[in-house]
Amino acid sequence: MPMESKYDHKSVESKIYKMWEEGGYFKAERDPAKKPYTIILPPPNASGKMHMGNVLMIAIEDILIRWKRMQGLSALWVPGTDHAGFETQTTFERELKKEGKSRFDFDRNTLYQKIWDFVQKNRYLIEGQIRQMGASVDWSRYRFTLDPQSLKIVQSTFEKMHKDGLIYRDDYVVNYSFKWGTTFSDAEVVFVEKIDPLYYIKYGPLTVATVRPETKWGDTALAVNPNDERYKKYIGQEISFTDPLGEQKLKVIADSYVDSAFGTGVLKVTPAHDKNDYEIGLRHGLQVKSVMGLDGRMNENAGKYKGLKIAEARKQAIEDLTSMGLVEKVDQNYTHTVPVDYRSNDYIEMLPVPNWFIKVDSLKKKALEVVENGELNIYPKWREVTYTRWVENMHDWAISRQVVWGIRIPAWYSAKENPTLEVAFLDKDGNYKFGKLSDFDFDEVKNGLQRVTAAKNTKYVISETCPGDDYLQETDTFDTWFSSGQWPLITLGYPDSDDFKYYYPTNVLETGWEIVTRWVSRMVMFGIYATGKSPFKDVYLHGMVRAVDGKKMSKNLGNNIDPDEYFEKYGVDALRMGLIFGTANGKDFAFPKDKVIAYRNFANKVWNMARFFLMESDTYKQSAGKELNFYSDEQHAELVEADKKIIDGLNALTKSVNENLDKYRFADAAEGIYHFMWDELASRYLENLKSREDKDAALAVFRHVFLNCLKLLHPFMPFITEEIWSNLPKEDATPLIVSSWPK
RNA sequence: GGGCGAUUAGCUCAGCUGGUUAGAGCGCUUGGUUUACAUCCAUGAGGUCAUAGGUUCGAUCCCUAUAUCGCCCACCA
Repeated sequence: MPMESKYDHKSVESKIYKMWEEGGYFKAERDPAKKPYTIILPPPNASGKMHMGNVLMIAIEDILIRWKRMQGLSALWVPGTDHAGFETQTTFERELKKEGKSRFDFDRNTLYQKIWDFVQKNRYLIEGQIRQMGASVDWSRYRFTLDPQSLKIVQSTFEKMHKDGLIYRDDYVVNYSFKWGTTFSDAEVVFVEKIDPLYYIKYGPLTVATVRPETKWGDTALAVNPNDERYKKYIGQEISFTDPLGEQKLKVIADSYVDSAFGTGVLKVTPAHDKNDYEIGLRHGLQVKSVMGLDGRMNENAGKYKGLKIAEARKQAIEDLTSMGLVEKVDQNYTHTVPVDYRSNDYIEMLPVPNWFIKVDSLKKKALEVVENGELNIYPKWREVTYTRWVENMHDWAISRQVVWGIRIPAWYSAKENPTLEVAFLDKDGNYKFGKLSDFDFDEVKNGLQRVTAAKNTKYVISETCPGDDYLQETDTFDTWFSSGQWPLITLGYPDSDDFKYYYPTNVLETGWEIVTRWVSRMVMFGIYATGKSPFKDVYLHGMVRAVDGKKMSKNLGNNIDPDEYFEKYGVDALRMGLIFGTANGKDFAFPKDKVIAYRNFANKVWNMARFFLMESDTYKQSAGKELNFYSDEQHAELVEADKKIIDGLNALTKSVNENLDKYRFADAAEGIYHFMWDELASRYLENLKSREDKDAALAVFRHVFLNCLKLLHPFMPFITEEIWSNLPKEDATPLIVSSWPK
């Protein structure tokens, strides 16, 4: 096929990808004679769309995989997508809203099925874009986090942990709506400004300002700032005082969270009903004491207020406190923000709700050890502290989420044994109801079930299948990171597949640094827990691609850059190379548009170098009446200075590309190839070649150097190099993707 | 408030272990109708390496302080 004077990426890219895929070149074969090289693609959201961060991620991983594949290793790159539990459910609910519906209009199973269909309908998008990018992933090993194989591994890990005593249930403070009888995620909670009375209430010698006097019986400490001179003498003391429920005692603790300038500088710590207080409680080992139940009424901890609704209890408490002279003053115009749910603007309470936890102490210890002893290396090195600090401070991990779209926790509650289970469901007429299980017909609840809330001491059975007729399954799902944390195990078929035995542990985990805490640390923990080995030897963290204005890309700022636009305008190769420029030191970087243009120009330059060679060798053939010879290393001694220089230059380049790739210095490797090909091979050698008498020698040397440059460049710019390769006469008939890497 | 990092040419950024005239791309100057390429070729200008101290024979690089900016986490009882 004749080469046009301009490189047209549009006509080349899809054709080349098809050739690769149909040729089976992405498929990795287990071969005991070869060394394995494995990368697991960090799974993008199955129903999402490619963003610049994904493009950079795929570009880097494809470079590594193509490089190792050409070096003769059994290079496996496993693709997959994530169900992205919460994010996807939120997206879906926005769709529902357009139809005037919400998740409360469907029972759990129906809602799950609807989201499943939604995701299936949309997943072609991201999969298509991975192909468009030229990613040489092994599609035959594709995984989705909700595939049956994935579920099986995730559930059995949970069972194993449960057997090992690493799983427990405890209350966790979440956003709870009494109006809906369910929890809301942080993202579903909106804050509205409200004016409420701020009561200054005496606690013995101290006074606390609060808008929530009814929660005072959930207080388990008073807190002051450690630097607050006024209260230094109370720190560590236990103070006694009287209130409407009688004699009380509370310890005074010091915590820098407390703002001395607010109110009196003394904070009542109510871990059960405030997120921050909960955190303080964790730091100081305070008891979590709830004063209200899931029914929206005060519980036994509220003494004589038991059974009252919250608003009533507050009114009553203030009356009682006032009559006892314990209200120092009231600020009637205190403006603050209160949480409400996004649907009905009804109050959200912070409430301890039973959740599932993992004990992390033993796991995190090992996750730190592998970094200390060099079994796991984090690049760039200065990011390591982000990992270690976070893991060191990790609390027990709440793995359950009150989200439908996810892997359901395989725990079952017997209705007979637990008649007080709290349930929410659609009755046979489609009406939303919630309350105690024993107040309803069991089958009706089971059929229309939306959620079950079991108190933390409720008896349960762990089982992947329903253990009996009267059982309801836990409605909580696993935190997305619980399943994606097992991604290396899932994708390679842990524990006994041949792939797993051959390819695990993987070589490098490449991802954006912003998820090193949430994701990388979890994979390390699960990997070591299941196999005793870190799931990867290296972690390479790339910087975030920011917008052209240097800010984070976001829909709100309207500074998003759509990769599609650049694929279209400059080609995949150019965009990949342009982004690689930002990886030089692992820092975040503004989208380097100029570099994309530079590499688009470079693509055209390389293209024309090939054209020039073809024309020259054609001319030679006609005048000499024979084909051009192939260069071989034995000729090296007889070469003229210019020839030796360019061949030595190629060898030096090969060495430096290898060294840079070994160190994950992609930008240096790319720039090296760019300058050698343009400045040395084109501007110097080619220009000089035009006036050479011994065209046969010069052209042979040129072809040798150029073909090897194409190989070096191929991992970076796979499409154009493959297309040029197919147009050049050469000894090696295999496609470039599976040709051998220069020595 | 806690953490991480940055400040180098007009712009976006390299500069890995302190050591010649501090580099690239884009942009800009001037010139170019050589059939590979104008997405090109040749040429030139442009930098007190944020500021102030310190360590050193020597600092863009190491240390301290200041200023400004960005990101992550937490955000007011």
